[in-house]
Amino acid sequence: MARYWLFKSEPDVFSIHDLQQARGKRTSWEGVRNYQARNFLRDDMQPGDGVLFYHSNADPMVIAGTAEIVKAGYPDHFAWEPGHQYFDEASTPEKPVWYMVDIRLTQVFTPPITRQSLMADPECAGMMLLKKGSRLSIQPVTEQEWHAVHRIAEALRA
DNA sequence: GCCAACGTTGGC
DNA sequence: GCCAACGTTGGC
Repeated sequence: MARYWLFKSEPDVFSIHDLQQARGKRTSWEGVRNYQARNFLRDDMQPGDGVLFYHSNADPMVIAGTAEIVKAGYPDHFAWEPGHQYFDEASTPEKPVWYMVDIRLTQVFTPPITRQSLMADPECAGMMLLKKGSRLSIQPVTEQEWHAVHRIAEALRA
């Protein structure tokens, strides 16, 4: 049973267009350093799960498209590289602390879906993303929300 | 640029 | 184990 997720990314750092241009339209999703998000990566994500790709800290902030999990959680080896921005001495190959997954682009929404569009939709208005102070960079999305987002994307399609 | 929310750190 | 201080996130 596939699950659904939302991944936040600052487009100045890595946008959906960067994913589109990546080899095989694939990328690894390393650098998550929050335990709640780590648990989702490590324990819950399976190949085939859907991902809403969200642009945070941007103008405008949007759900830019979708991706899918193509590799389930595995240790984030960047945590073992001294000097790397994601280095964490607490994590070792023997006892990894942090995990990552691989994703592949599925669809770019044109136009992307703004927060205002989400708020205006009764099925999306309750999304964790829209809650005040919702900082979690990886969030679960309900099946209902997943389908509602696709309906909005289709309705807006240029 | 502001600031609320929230996670982490570290003294006790 | 508590909690104040601090740093970061991220919407506005």
